[in-house]
Amino acid sequence: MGRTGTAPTRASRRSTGWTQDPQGVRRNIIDAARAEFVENGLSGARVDEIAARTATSKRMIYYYFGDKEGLYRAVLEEMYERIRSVERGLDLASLAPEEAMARLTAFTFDYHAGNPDFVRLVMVENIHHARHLETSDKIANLNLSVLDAIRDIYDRGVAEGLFRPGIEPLDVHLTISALSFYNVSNRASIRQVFGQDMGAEPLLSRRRTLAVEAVLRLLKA
Amino acid sequence: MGRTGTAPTRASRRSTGWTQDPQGVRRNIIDAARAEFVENGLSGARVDEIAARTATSKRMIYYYFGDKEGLYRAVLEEMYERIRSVERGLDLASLAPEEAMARLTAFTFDYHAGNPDFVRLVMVENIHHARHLETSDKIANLNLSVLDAIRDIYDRGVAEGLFRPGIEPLDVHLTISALSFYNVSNRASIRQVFGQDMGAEPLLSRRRTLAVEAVLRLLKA
DNA sequence: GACCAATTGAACTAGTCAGTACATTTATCA
DNA sequence: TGATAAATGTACTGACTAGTTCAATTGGTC
Repeated sequence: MGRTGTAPTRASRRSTGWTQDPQGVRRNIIDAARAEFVENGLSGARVDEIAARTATSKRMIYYYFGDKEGLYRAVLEEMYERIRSVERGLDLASLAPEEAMARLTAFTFDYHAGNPDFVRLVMVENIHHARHLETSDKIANLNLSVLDAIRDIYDRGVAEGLFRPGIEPLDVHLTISALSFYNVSNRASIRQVFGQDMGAEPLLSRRRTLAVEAVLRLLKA
Repeated sequence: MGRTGTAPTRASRRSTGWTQDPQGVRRNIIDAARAEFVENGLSGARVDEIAARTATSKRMIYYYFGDKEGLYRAVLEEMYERIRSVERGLDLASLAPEEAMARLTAFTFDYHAGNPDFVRLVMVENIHHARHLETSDKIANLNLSVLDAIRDIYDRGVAEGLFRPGIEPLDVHLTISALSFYNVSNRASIRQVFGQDMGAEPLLSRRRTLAVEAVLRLLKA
């Protein structure tokens, strides 16, 4: 099987070289752990299985992350950090309100569709009542910035008479998220009950278009 | 703690009386199991814990359900059957299209909000790739009938010129479900990240209203 | 090249948990 | 009432699994 695609980051060490590359090992473990947690949840995941997916040993997992929950928390944080960096790529403030809202929705939809691992981890975390998000401060700021972006777009839209007033940014965000999340989170049961694969192409584009339309129509004056 | 509210169904036995009431025991076990599975997922649930929640013993669980998965499957089926019976209470065919669609959406929203156990079990099942739904034929028919109801309403709406044509019933259903499901399934992480409790009243009504509006506006010509 | 801290390997363990063995009770029916 | 089947209680076990022990190695520093 080989290692999970994480080339050791030789640079970014203290000052001199370092061939043992603990950062690479950490990273390698997190990647393996994410795969296992995504596949089997927190309780279902087996530390030995994670170790097997790794280029290193179980011993290292405990050395770097303390225990299973510590590893899980590290996986969660790494994932949220990744989103933050991707999200910065959007430049919504410079777009017309309608265009900006459409792009945000489409982006969110695509991100969910393209990263089912993220969706499944969030599901797992919610099953556990999000009690591992409690400890992480890294996460709160991130999502609040989404609300700021939405508020900016929405306020401009209202000012131009395009959007109707009186809607909360949080409601816009929840609507977008719901329409993006559900197809991915419930893909298995949808396939089982309706015989349709929401991850395959004809349906995917259709849902994407409808998601954007739903959000815009909900906001239009 | 006492038993979980399931009074033994004395009647409905073969022909004569029967004081041992195995039906009641079965039911009692299923109730206890649902609570445990909802709380901890399939892998996280402990059979001994389920037994402890029961008025009977672990021995009975294996006697009636074979193994842990068999019990889980029984809980799933019982839950879907319950929905089916509730769903029959709606009389949508006699309502005007717009009114019917609004009522269906509001009903679906309320059902999800009022039955978080259902939502969490569906999450659990999706984490496990819905592989336990495979065996159950009981479930397929049920949800397909929802599509029929939607198609009826939608077609009438299109015929009257109220709704725009070209939308699939499945898309309507997915939109309604997404907007109803997400608030409940992700309640914990939403509270953690935004500090808002989607289960509490001011927000709940707001989301309900917006869900209905979103669906209607999506369909309107 | 000796000393130190970071890093790693292999085997082990204590506890947990799904599932079982076996005996016993309860009701049915002839 | 006695034979038969359904239902149940107690105690146990074998496998699994998170986490550990203890020693060894590696690279850097002086």
